Amino acid sequence: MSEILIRAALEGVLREMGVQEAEIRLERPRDPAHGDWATNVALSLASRLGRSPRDLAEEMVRNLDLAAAGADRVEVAGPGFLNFHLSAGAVAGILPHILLRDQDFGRGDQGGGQSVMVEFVSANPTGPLHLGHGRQAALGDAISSLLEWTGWAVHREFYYNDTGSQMDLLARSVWARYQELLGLEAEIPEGGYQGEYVRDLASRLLEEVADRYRGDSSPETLDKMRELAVRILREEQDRDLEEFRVAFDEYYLESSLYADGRVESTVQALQETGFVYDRDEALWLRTTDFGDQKDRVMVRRDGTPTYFLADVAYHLTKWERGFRHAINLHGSDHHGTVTRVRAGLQALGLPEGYPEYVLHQMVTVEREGREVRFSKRSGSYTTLRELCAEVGVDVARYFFLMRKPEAHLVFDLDVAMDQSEKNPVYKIQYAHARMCSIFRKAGVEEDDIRCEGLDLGGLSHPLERELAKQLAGFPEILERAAASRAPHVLCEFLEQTANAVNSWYHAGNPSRDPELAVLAADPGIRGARLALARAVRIVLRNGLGVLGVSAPVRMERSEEEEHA
RNA sequence: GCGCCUGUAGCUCAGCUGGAUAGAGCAUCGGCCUUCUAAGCCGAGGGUCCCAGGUUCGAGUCCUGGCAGGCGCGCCA
Repeated sequence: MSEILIRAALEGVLREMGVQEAEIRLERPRDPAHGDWATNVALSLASRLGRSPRDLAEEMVRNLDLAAAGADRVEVAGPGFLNFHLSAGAVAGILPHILLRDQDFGRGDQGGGQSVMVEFVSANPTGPLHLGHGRQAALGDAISSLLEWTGWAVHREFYYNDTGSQMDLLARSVWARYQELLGLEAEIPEGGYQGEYVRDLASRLLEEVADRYRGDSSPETLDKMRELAVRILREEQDRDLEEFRVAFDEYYLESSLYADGRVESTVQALQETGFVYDRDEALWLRTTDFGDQKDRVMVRRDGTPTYFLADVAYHLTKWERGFRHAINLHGSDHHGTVTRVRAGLQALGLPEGYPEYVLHQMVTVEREGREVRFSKRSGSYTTLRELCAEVGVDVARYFFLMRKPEAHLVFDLDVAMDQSEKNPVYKIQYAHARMCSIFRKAGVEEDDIRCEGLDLGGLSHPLERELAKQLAGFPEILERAAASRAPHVLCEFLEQTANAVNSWYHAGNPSRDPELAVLAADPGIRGARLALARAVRIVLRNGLGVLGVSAPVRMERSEEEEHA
């Protein structure tokens, strides 16, 4: 709002001074003494115009239309910055806009309605989801939402790697536990699955087929074991994801690529490109032509296709299904696949850099300063389900999102389980609930709070100005977070917003300064503050919604703490 | 050895396309509760931004070279 007015005023001044093209960058100074908005445009133009920055800045100030820019005053500072101090009315000018847009405040159209596929989780159906999957589920879903909020048509997809040696290991692990239940000696194969859930799968199998496969390790039996294990584990993963509030538009099965001949047609297409050669009886793709460190095998000596080939076939379907933009989320241990998959696709004529990757580091859990180890293959790992049971879905999702994806995540259980405002999730939710509480106390319906007829210029206290400015920055934050695929930017914003809200709210506590209470005696200021409170509620609710975190209208105090 | 990621306060981390005195939370210390819910509030201390060069009016941010940690380098997925 105010930013647009200032920009227009600056452009006007520069035009008068004969400067046609200038990139005007406005920023919000950290130091309040530097005003509400600042620009370095005089510094960046100085050398081009052969003048001193301060000189230039001073001339600009003399010619500037203050009122049109919504500013009370403009100062030249430091080496030649222009600092704009806005009028209270200009700062609060964002409020009518926020209230009008309501659920849609923050939405943008940067994507222009283009479609984009976001692939995430993509766990093998070989066990329950662990915390790495949880982080990826939270990230993928939040990035998808950010894209939706910035004008993209998002398709959320889960790729099931339901083929290959891991599946065989799973089947043989289940087989071993099944034989054990029948009192026979059997061992989990090397590198097999040791987890408790494998025993559960065996028990389920026993219920269904009794001892029909006693001592029988024929391929048909192992197929049966695999089938059952995959079915049950997929159901379990689906249920976990549903409870984690993540929904997919499509589940794509790796096995279907074999069934419908796509793997075969892809290898044929690649063979026509000239990037393919035979060596040691295997079929290779010259991925080094596209920056890979070494060439890759597509078809093994025994004639079976590699995972790599299926991966290329799979990503080709994304392009063929019309997705000109595709984002893949993977653990950073998969970064080796990035170049080779892109290489395969480039060989087929797809553009460089397709698909885009967001790689995230692993999660470790700490409790009382001690690391809690978990490892999928060893079988003693913390599952997403267990974590959610402990801290709740809201906290789990937020904690997974609050750090940038490429940084290792330490999940601090002590903070996560704290229900005070030390926990950032609760801090934000409290701020939201407080606004709702004020509406109840005031006896007004939220939707009836409007800006018409109010003097928003009454919101002149520094805490109110800060808060209104903070709220105004929400759309830009969403845009930035979406463009950089970085939900943590939004977390940071919401936490800052909650800080500003809570400072403002507490300043009006009767024990401190009742004059600053939202529900002040004066009807004019009371109305303006209610409008600000509603705007706060809108921004926090929309922001939490993007992250998939709930925005409660009241916070329930648990029994034990009630009596504490 | 090669490649990717990370290195900022005691701890966990922000820092947008290079901008003014590097920020937050936790922890520590000091002050404060019969509350628009004190599950909190106000304030203070705390930094060679891993190191060394370079580009720039200006570098935590960009470039080069190191150091440290994580991950990857299968005819596994």
